[in-house]
Amino acid sequence: MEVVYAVRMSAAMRRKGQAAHRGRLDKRQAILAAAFEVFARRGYAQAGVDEVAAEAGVAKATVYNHFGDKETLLREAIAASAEEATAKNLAAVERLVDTGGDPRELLEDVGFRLIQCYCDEQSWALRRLLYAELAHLPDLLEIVQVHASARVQQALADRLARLALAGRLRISDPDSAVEQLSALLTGPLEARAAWGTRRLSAAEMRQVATAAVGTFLHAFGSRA
Amino acid sequence: MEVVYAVRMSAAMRRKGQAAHRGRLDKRQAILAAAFEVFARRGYAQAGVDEVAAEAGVAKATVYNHFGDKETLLREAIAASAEEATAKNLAAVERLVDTGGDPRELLEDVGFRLIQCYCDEQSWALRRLLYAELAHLPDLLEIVQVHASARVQQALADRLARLALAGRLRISDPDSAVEQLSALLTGPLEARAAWGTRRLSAAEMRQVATAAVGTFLHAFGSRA
DNA sequence: AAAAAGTTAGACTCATCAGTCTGGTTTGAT
DNA sequence: ATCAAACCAGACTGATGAGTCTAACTTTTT
Repeated sequence: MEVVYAVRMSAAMRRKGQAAHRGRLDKRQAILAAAFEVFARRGYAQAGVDEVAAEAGVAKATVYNHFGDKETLLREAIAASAEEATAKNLAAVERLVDTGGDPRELLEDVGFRLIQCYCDEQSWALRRLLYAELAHLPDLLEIVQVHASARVQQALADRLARLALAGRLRISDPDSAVEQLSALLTGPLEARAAWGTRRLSAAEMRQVATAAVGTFLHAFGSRA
Repeated sequence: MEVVYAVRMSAAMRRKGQAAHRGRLDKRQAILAAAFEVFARRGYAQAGVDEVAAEAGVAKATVYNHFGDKETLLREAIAASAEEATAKNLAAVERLVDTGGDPRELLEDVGFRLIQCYCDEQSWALRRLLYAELAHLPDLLEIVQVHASARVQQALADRLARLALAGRLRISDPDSAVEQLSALLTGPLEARAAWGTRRLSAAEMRQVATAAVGTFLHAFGSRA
């Protein structure tokens, strides 16, 4: 069986600028996935490391070999999940390019996709975990904010700026416009999805997207 | 020392339609306040009942006499805090009356007050607690949503409807308008206040309020 | 083939903490 | 004045769970 070790490849990996880890990579990833799952389901304090190990199909000692302690495990699990979520968000934002069509349709499409990301089960779980342990581990916020949401906001602002430059929108401050747009997109979801405990239909997500874009275009549309 | 007992006044209180509780009311309230404080500071699982008792200046047995177990204590503490927060929010909404002046100024004033409520330390703590224990105790959400935020939204929708009827706003669906307005007011706060870990200046709150009302009036102002 | 690192199952330690109990004191009702 | 309920301090129980350890087994390196 072909197995990749991280530590033994550390020289090669460091050359690529990647961090070196202890243990086998496949185990590491299984543990991270299981940890996020269990922490999300039961909460950090209620979750047992034994439980995580069982769900990952791994011995408890292996978990400790990889991550040292429970808190580190939480951090890494959250960071990994945030990275995943960010990738999906960025993919949605990348569709925001001026193809000459109606900017309303374009924004509604991208808005809908962003809402889908936001309403992903894992995405809700991530925010819940983050919120829950914020008082406890304040540095978590910085990791996620700098490493995830700020990047998405930045990308979105860039795209809006280009649309504005092309005369499709009337925006003076792209950052402020993004702030308003994402508030309009995500704000209504909190209550409607009952903070992640209720599933939204695609129709309802579309409805939120069109309402958000409608209001946004009243304020920032070029024919406003 | 004059002390009010709930149980001994149960006949009188039932006549007034109020729930009867075990134990002395002053102790009960001290415990609730301390419990919220401690739960907010350390998280539900990390908080010890001994700690709550100490902070309330009360024996542990008294806590159990009043609330039976830790989970009930959390529920009641959250409910009490939500009730408090709701009262403040409703007071802000009540200022939304058409006095003949500029509706923009009016909305900005009320928006600013709502933002102040939202940014209150206790308010952030309440949302954190709620978010944290949501997976664990899903019924909490219903309590707070029905008993608190829905009431505020309802009141706000009523006021907006009156302004629309008076021709100061152009609103077809007040509920949808409230959804958008509160998204615009609160959405930007999450990131700016770093989910309650950073204090906002009054100036920054004002800025968010004017931006929100600006966008809102583009969409729903009578001269839009 | 031997060494080195990783993994495994499960036993084990040790601290923490919810909830109970006891025995005695304070407080308000009657 | 008397009684019952509420209170107190503090000891106690029992469960839970983080982190360690051992001894055998597997995989990769050399």
